Amino acid sequence: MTKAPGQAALAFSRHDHDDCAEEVLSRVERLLDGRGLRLTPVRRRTLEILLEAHRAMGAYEVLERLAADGFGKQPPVVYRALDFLVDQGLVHRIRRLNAFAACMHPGEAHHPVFLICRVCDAVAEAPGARVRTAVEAAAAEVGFAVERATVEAQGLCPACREVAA
Amino acid sequence: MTKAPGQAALAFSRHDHDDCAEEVLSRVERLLDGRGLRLTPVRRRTLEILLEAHRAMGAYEVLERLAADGFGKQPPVVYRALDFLVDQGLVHRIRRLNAFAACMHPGEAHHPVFLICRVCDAVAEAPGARVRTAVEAAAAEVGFAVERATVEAQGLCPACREVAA
DNA sequence: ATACATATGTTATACTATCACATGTCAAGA
DNA sequence: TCTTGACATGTGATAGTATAACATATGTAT
Repeated sequence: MTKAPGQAALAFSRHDHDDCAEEVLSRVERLLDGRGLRLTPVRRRTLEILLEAHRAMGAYEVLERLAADGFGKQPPVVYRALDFLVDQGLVHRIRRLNAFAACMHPGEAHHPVFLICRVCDAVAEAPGARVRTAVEAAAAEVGFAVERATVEAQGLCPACREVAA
Repeated sequence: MTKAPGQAALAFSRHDHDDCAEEVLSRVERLLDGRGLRLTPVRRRTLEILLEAHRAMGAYEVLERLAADGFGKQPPVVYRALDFLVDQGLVHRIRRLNAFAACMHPGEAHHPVFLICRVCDAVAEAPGARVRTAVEAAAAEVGFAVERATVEAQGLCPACREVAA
């Protein structure tokens, strides 16, 4: 990849990152506990890193930080943690960027649509209930049963739109 | 990747592949001509390979065939051809599979939704006009301007559904 | 204590994609 | 015709992403 994710915030509007990070983290603990799953140290730290960064990060970038914190420094360490978190719906995978971002609404039924700015690489998560319905309808026509859907839009974020204009 | 794309047909229903391949190819020639662009030998052969296979293929798999046909055998050869074809809307990129598939409706305004079977890796292209509208609506709420959208659903194709049941 | 499932760590390697640079091709204009 | 410039193709090298395979630990329940 040429472009680094840069400042790429996970939302286009300002807000207190520390706040939402802590709140999400405590929510996640209750959530996993209820499912009988463990938020082990690596998993917890991985999620924290993504929450703190508050933007989409590449797996190797996350791995560097894990290693700096005393965890293993080989790719499987981070990929396993990420896979777990993605499976549990706590982290989203942004395929267009080969990157990962903490989910801001864990536990809530939500079908996120990712809005990726082609200029600044910022990523925002928008509610996609309607989109999901439409995808299911399209699939039903050919007898396909949707389990998960990835929806990623590429375009211009509000800030870059203004600069362009 | 563990699974090979296998038989993965580009549609769940049967039809004459040779027929649609030829028809698409001639349509593409007219289309590019109108845009003042050239369907050079590598590009043409790349598209043919995808049309003949009639399924999603990895770039290196396409490259092998190009090399066998006397074209260059280094990755840039196939990636350049694929990038060109994707830009022109003649080939779709399936991000979940890191694969490419010939578009079956070149030139027609269409916003495809890809239905990917998690069991057999078959990929079908479904019409997604409604989905696109919904994505644009969701984006508009935060002032984001959508240029392109990737919509990929993972689930069970009709055949694998039956086996599972 | 034992046995089992789960989790972590390691080395090695596979797979996907791009960079940088040389060469070739073709059409427009001097 | 010759030159020029844009586009296209070819190459070796390398960057970036992800998984396989196997060893070791840790936890829980018998």
